[in-house]
Amino acid sequence: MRDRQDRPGVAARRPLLELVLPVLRDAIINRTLPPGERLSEGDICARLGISRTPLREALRILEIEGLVTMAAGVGAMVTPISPPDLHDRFELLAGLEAIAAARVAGRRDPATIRQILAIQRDMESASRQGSQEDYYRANDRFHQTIVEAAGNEVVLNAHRTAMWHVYRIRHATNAATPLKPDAARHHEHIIAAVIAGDVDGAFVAMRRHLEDVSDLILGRLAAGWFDAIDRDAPPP
Amino acid sequence: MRDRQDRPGVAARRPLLELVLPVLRDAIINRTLPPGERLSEGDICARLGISRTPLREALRILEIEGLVTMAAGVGAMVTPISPPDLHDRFELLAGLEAIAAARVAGRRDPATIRQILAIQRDMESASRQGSQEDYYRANDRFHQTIVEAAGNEVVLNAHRTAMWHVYRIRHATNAATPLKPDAARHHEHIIAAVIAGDVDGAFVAMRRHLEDVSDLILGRLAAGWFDAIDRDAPPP
DNA sequence: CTCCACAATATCGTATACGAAATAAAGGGC
DNA sequence: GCCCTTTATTTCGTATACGATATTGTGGAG
Repeated sequence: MRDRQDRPGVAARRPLLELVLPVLRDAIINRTLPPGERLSEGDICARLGISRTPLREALRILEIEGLVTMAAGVGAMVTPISPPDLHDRFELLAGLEAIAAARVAGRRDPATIRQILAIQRDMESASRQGSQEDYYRANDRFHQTIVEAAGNEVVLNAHRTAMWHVYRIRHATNAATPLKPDAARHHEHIIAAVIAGDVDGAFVAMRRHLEDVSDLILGRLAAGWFDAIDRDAPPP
Repeated sequence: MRDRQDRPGVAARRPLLELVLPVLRDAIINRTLPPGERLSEGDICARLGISRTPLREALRILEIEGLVTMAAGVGAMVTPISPPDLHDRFELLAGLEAIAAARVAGRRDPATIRQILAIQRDMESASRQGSQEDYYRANDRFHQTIVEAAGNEVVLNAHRTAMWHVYRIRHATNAATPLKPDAARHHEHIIAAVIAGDVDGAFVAMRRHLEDVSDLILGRLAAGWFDAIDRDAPPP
């Protein structure tokens, strides 16, 4: 056997599933396909120009990820926003990031620590300047960096999936959220534990931090009940 | 093309996917379909009496679960045993059960605590009598009970999936594993923290316990490298 | 004897077709 | 006028067909 799929010029034949899945997923996350939206297979096939076979595989995967809900014989819909479900997903997230933090603390890799410290400085800088956008971006990087640095592919995948659900309600969380000094203090604890190689300390600190974040976001979601009536007729 | 579901008495209108998926999954877990086995769609369809459409959906799901590996244009195979991958899954498991333990500790539900204490007594009893079988069964119940008592559907699902991978190498772990008194002591720490409502304590104790279990099982797997050569030709 | 090229075969990816069930709609009974 | 029943239409679940690609087997050259 010679060149398998690395033939020059000709792009390796990619299954339509891999092309369609990100498109649908992104549409659900950015609410182009809003929560509760009914997903007619025929419609989407026509829209995307594919047949039902690869589409159904994509829907099955999205169902496992929790972004789509399928009822046998009835069809698929974008999973509605559910605060209890989100609470569970935040709890999972806490476990995942805590494990990652523990692993990072166990390693004490200098490059990783430098990276985290730099992000921390960015957050402080953004906080001083009151730049919400930069602050949230750096915050995201903080968590993402730790999970990636843990080097656990399985945890990373689970984390990515959980985050999709967070992204879907982000519009209700970032908008007008005051910069909480708590987050910065929590991050300091986590960083201190990581630098000290305190595995349990990092593990616990990360869980507590995520618990706080969860309470904050879910509280905000409940206060605004943004999504609960998304598909209902708005009052005059 | 054969008799579909027109026979009375058989489950009336369930999607074939839901029927086929557990069959394949069980076969993979109990090694009827051994690691590395190539999964020809035609063969399995003929064997199960279904067409390729529902089978492919099942294979996609199994791929997400990590039990099947699919290469585009090549086909599917039972995911080979990989100690590094198992290590990652154990780490995930530690995060999941730690979160569950923390939640259970936060609740301090009397019924749950009674249940856990009863299981603990069973384990001690089995240990004294040297009944390995009973010991492992009670140990399983200990962990399962905590995860279920946490009441987090998302964590429970992730835990179930992770455990499938553990079950698949169980033959290499339970066989001739001496009863470790460490496990009992660890369990005591976890239980004490749960009863005391010590959320962080339960969280940390469970992670440490799982880390130990992981080391034990992976060490045993490495020592025997049971699966690494499963599909290779034995030397003459 | 080994290795490479080429043909034959098997298998995959996708599209399409058809029967069955659920939802929507229309009509009649109360 | 309202509700229940019955019919019609849409949509799903599964099977099958077809083109494309990887794998395997065979023959010949070095």
